[in-house]
Amino acid sequence: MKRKSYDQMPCPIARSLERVGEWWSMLILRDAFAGLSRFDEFEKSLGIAPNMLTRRLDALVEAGMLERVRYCERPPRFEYVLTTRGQDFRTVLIAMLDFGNRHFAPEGANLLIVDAVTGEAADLVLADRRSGRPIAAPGFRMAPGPAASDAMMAKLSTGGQGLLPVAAAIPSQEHGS
Amino acid sequence: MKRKSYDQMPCPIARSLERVGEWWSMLILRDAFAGLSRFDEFEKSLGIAPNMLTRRLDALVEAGMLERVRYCERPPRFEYVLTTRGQDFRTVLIAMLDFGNRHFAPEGANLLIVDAVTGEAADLVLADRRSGRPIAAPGFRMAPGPAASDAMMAKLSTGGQGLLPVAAAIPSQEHGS
DNA sequence: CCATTCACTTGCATCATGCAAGTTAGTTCG
DNA sequence: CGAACTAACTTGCATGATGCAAGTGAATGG
Repeated sequence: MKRKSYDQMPCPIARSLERVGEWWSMLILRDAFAGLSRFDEFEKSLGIAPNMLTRRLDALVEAGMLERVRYCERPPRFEYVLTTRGQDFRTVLIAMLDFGNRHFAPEGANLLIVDAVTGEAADLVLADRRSGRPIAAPGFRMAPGPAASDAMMAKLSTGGQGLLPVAAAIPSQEHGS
Repeated sequence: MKRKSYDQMPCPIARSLERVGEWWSMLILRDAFAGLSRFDEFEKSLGIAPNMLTRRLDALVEAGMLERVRYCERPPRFEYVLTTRGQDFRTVLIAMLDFGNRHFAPEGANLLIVDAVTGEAADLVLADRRSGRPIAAPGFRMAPGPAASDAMMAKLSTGGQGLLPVAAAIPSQEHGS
C-alpha cells in the first residue's frame, strides 16, 4: 500500500518529512555528517539491506540532501556527499541527539556535546542568532508567513502557539522521565 | 516484512527515531503541540486512516511521548496529551520547521517564528543555554558520554566531529538552494 | 425509533521491507 | 591465466505495513 504523501500539506515540518521521513533516511544523513560517503560504508554502519540503501540514497539525492560524486570511472562508482541543503539539516539532528540523550539513554549518554575548554556538557536551547535570546514566548511568537493560507491564519489567530515554549516553562527546568 | 529495529544501536538519534521515526508519528506530535488531543481531531487534521492513527497513537503512548487521559466514562474515551518527554521534543520540531521553511517553501514561508515586538523573523541557531554561545566548533566538540562504547570512542578519536558546525561555516551564512 | 457522532476495529488488496542470492567489473594473488 | 575477493548494486520472494472502506458499539438528539 503506497504511503500517503504529505506533499500537499503547507506545513514546513510535513514538507521536510516528505523528503527525510522514511525509515533509514535520517540515519543515513547522520552517517553522512560523520563522514561516511560510500555505499558499503553506509551499509556496514547501518546494517541495512542493499536494496533499501539504494532506494534511500536515491531519494535523498532526489530531495537535494545528498549529491552523487563519481570517484571511479570504470566501473562507475559514486560517493554520496551532503549538499548545502543536507548540511542545513544539522540542527535537527543535533536537537534529536540531545533529546535522545535525555530520554532514551538509561545507561547514560553515549555521545555528548561538550564545551571544548571546560569539558562540561552543553545545555542546548534554540536561540535567535541576532539577539541571542532563547526562542520562547512571550518574546517570540508563531506568525503566518507570506504564503500562509487562510486556514493557517485562522489557526494562528485562535491559538496554535503550542510549539513555542513558554519562557517560564523552558524544558531544562522540567527534565523528562 | 518487519522493519529493522534501531534499538540495539547506542546512538541517541537512532533511539529517538526508534520511537518517533515511523511515518505519521512526528506529525501527530506536531498536532499535539498545536493543542489537538482527540482521535477525530488528529484524523481530520492529518487525513490519516483510523487504523494507522490507532497504531501510531498507541506507539507514542508506549514510548512515553503521549499519555491517554480519559475524558468520558462510558463509553471510555481518551484524549492524547503530550507528556513531559513529549514536550521535550519541541526543539526537534522547531528545528525541522525552520529547515522546511528554508528549503521546501518555494511559494514562501507558511509559518514563521517572529520577534513578538518587531515582527522580524527569528534566525534560529542551537546555543548553549548557560553561556549563550552557538553550538559550533571549535568552542564545542563531540565527546563520548559515560556510556560510550569502545567503538564510539574510537570513532570520535579519529574524527566523528562532522555533526558539529564549524563556526565560520554556520548554516545561515550559506542558505540552501 | 432513526440518524448522527465518536472511537475505534476488521477485511482486504497493494506496496514496502528485508533476506538472500545474483550480476558486473576491477583488483590481487598463486 | 584462473580463482578469489571486493564493491556497488539488482533481482526474486515472502512477510509485514499501509490505506481504503465498511463495520461495530455506545451515546445523543430529534
